[in-house]
Parts: sequence; C-alpha cells; structure tokens
Amino acid sequence: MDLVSLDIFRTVAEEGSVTGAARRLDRVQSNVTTRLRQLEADLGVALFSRDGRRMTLTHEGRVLLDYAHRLQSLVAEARAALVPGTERLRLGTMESTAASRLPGPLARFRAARPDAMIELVTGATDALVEDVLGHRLDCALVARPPLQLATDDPLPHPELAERAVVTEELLVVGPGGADDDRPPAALAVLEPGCTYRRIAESLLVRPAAARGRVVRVQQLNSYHAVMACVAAGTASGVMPRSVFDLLKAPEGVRIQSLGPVETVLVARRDYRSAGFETLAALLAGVA
Amino acid sequence: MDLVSLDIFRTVAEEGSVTGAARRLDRVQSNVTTRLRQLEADLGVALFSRDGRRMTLTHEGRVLLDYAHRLQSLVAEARAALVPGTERLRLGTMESTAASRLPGPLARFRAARPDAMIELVTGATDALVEDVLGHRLDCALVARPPLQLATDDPLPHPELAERAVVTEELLVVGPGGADDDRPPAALAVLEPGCTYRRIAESLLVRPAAARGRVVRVQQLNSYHAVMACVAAGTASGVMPRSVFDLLKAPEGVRIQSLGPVETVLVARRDYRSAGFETLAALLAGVA
DNA sequence: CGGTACGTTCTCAAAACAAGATGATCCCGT
DNA sequence: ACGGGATCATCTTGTTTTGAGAACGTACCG
Repeated sequence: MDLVSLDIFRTVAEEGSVTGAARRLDRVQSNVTTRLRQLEADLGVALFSRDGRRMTLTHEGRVLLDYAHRLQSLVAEARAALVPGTERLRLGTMESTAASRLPGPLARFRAARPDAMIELVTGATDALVEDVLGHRLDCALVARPPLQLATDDPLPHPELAERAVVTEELLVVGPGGADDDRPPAALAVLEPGCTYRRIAESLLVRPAAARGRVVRVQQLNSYHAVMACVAAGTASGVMPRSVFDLLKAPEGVRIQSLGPVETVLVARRDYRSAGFETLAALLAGVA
Repeated sequence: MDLVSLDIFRTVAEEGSVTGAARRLDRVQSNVTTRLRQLEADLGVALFSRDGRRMTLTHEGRVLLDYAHRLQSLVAEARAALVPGTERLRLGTMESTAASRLPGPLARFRAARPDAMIELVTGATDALVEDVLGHRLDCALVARPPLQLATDDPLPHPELAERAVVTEELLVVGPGGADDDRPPAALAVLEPGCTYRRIAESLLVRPAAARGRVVRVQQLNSYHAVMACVAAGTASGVMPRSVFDLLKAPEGVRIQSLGPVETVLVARRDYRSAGFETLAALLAGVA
C-alpha cells in the first residue's frame, strides 16, 4: 500500500471509472487497472465490484477511501510544515461574500501567511458544499438560511463543521416608481443552488404562486447584472445589504428586507490545517 | 515522499545511525543512505545534521518524524480496518498487574476481538513509559504514585494520556517473629524503575537512612522470589495487596500498608485504535 | 448484429531500486 | 603521530518495478 496506489484508487473511486481516472492522472488506462488490482491483491480485499462495466465501491472500498483521504491530507500537512510555500488552501465562496466581505480578510491572510497559497473558487452554496464533501475544496463560505425556513438546504450536514462568520441582511431591491407593497413581477437572481435565491423563492415566489400570481424568475451571472436589471425596471433583485451597499444603485430603488441570513465557514469535521485556522480566526473578526 | 522512505527515515532517526538502521531494516547501508538523501532532496530540507559521524535530527527532521509516526499508524489502522487479523496492540504491563488484574480482561478481550492480536510485554514503569513514548508500545499499564509523594516519576507526562484503571494498596510484607514496628533491615524489591520500589524507598529506606539506619535493598526478578525471601526471613517484600493475595504467604507474616497507588493505562495522546478502546473499556470495569 | 466503450491481460522498454565495492572521514587506542 | 575500526557518501551493476502500447474479451446500445 503506497501513496501512489492510494491516489490512483481515490481517483478511480471518484470518477467511477478506470478510463476516467487514467485521463485525470495522465496515465495509460492499463496502468490504472494494474495498480488497482495490485492494491486489491496486497490488501486481500476487493475494493470495487465490477458489475458489467460499472465500477462501484465495495464496503471495504468505502472504508479505504476515507483512509486514503486522511492519509493524503496528512501528507500534505507534513509537506506544508516542512517546505514553506507548499501549503495551499482551497477556499470556496459565494459571489456576494467574495465581493463584500472577503477582500479585507484575504489581504490580512496574505500578510500573516505570505507563504500559504489560497485558491479561490466562487459558486453557489449547493455546489460549494458538494465540493467540500467531495474533497475538492478544503472549506467554503456559504449562507445558512434561518432554521425556521425549512428549505432543502445542504446545511447542517453531519460531516461538516460550521463556524459563524457574519450575519447578512437579505434584501429585495425593487425598481423605483410604482410604490406598492405587492411582490415584484419578476425576480432577478443568480444560479440555482444559491441560498439567497432559495430563500427569495420560498418567501416571495411560492406564496405568490399560492395566491395564483406568477413571479417570473430570471437568472443572471453577477450582481452587477442583477442591479442593471433593477435599473432597467425589468425585475427586482435579491442580494445581501453588504453587496447592495457596494453597488451603485440607481436613484429611487425601493428595498425590502427578507431578514437575516448567516454566513458560515464550513469544512469537513476532520479537516485541520494551519492556514485554515488562520483564515477562520481572521474571518471571525469580520464585523 | 513514499511510505517506505518514511519508514527508513524513522528507523535512522531512532537508531541515530545509518548503519544501525540498515541492520534493523535488512538493507545494505548504501541503500539507506541513498533513500535518506532522496527524501531530503524531495523535500528540499536537511533532515539530519551530519556532525562528524553522529547523525542528529534537525528541527525539520523532528517535525517529519512526528508526521512519519502519524502516517504509519494511520496506515496500520487502515489495514486493520480492512483485513481482519491485521490489528495488533502492543501492551506493556507491570509484572504485578500481569499477575493479578490482567488475566480476566485479557480473556474478555480475546472473546470480544478474536481477530486482534495483543502483544504483551512486562517491565518496570520507567521502561514501559519510555517504550510508549518511543512508539515501541501502543499503551501500558503502569503505577502512578500519589501526587504528594514527589518522586522523580515519569508521570504525568505531557505527551501521554492516562486512564485510571484500579487502585492498589501497596504493602510491606515482613517475616513473622519479632513483632516490632521498626523499618525492616532489608527490602526485597524488583528492578529499578519500578514505581512500587521507588515508593518503598522513598517511604522506608530514605527516612531510615536519615536517622542513620541503613536498610539494605535486595533486587529480585519476580514476586515469587520476593515472597521466598520473606519466608526465609531474609527481607521484607514490597508488593500490592492483589499480588499478596495471590501468593501463598508463609504463616505469621506481618503486613504493613504503604497506602494506595493508582494503576493507570497510558498511551500517547494522539493514539487511537479500535482494539485500544475495547481494552480500555474492559480495564475500566476492573473492580 | 455490428459498433462502441470499457476493463483486463500481455509484452517490452524505461525507470527505480538494492546490493556490493570503493573512497573519504572521524574517533580511539597505542 | 599512526593505524585499526567504524561511519557515511558515491559509483557501478544487476534486478525489480513500473508504465506505455497493443491485443483481447465483454457488456451495452442502437
């Protein structure tokens, strides 16, 4: 059982395919097959069940996969402890947090740990949580809806640990002009899987639909685009106040609060690293 | 950084010598040297400082040594989780505990975990603690003297976790006949490093010496031999009551209590394993 | 029923590795 | 001061391990 074999095994498990793993590993496919079989022979255990052409993990395979991840991260930690500049922290974040809250702490992190590399990825809550669970991210800043709002959110999750970072106030930003209190005719939001979008849909779109009124949902790629829509009067936008404060809002927009939404830093329960602790400490200090 | 290299590194670190490590690993010396240099080149860090012929760990070496141990035990844990019969628990114990308290729990352990192998080693407290710290034992049952007795005991130790198992009453067993209360003329004890011996010396020998009276200390190899000495009237023996109850004491011996001594199960703080938890639970149930 | 995608097996060349021989250095006792 | 003994580093050589490539078998799909 060497570390290379475990890495190959891990990749096959994630890809669910020898061929796919070979592509990702830049190895020839026959090699991946062989190393896998060697590993199984060494352990005396079948790691995959080959039903037809599908490769699915056996129970033992799932057990080993967990250890493979733990071993790999322990190796990475050892390297990081010995060789400065080796440490990297894969941080996922929502678009909104990246824009409003993150620049300060990131700059302070860079000052505190110039040797550690942060790899930043933005995405929706769902995708980020998925990536953390799949070991593709070390941690992520995501929104956690208020508990009483029973959405189908990925949080809390038994494998993840959460640390509160900041509480955002979620806003609906409506075009100026007609100042009624009725729900907007259209809602400009980001991608699906975004917690803010889910909250807005649950609080505005679904109740309206229940009363027979359809609220159109328009999907955009950035908060700038959302705000542009608002300016154009096309739709109301959904965003936290911290982002709203950042953008040049057109004259006379009306804002309505959807209540507080907590932003939390999530990571796998067993994940530890010096960089992560540093970042967590810096983020805890965000007002 | 592969696991084999780490094992070689670990052995060199423990032996303090490439040649010694080569002997222990059944490899030629040149091979050990080469793998070590490769590892250093791979990490870009000197792991040993070669002053003359002595190999001493650098700071980085000490850091890596810690990770090497953790990686190795994680690998062992993975193997144990996958292949039944792979798990082994290296347990050290004092002679006295092995005789009186251990047989029951060991039998129950064997019933609960027939696949796990316990490797039993007996020795004095000092040696056992040393072995646990040096990763040569996973855990050990040792005596922990009462706190107010400021002996130079190895416990408590910052790197070790302790779990209370049972409290023994330490006895001085004197030959029958002359029934005075004076300290005995000679004391039959086990090897140095034995906590019981240290306590007896601190409570009996040193105070007597302070009053100008010499108590001879005779070292023996087993409690049977100690009891034989007592029977012969040569010396008083030191042993916990549980051992005394086990041995056929000659008629008319006088016993005197030296007070309670706790027996604790010690292991390195970071040590975890299924077998260890099982054993610890079984030992906690010892009356 | 043939095409396609996939995993396995085999062969061969290249890379990694262990062993042995040799050399350099240091320590120690004479 | 000098030589023996022990140590670690380096070099060379034979062996083992590994990875690429091609052939083969097999399930799935239209």
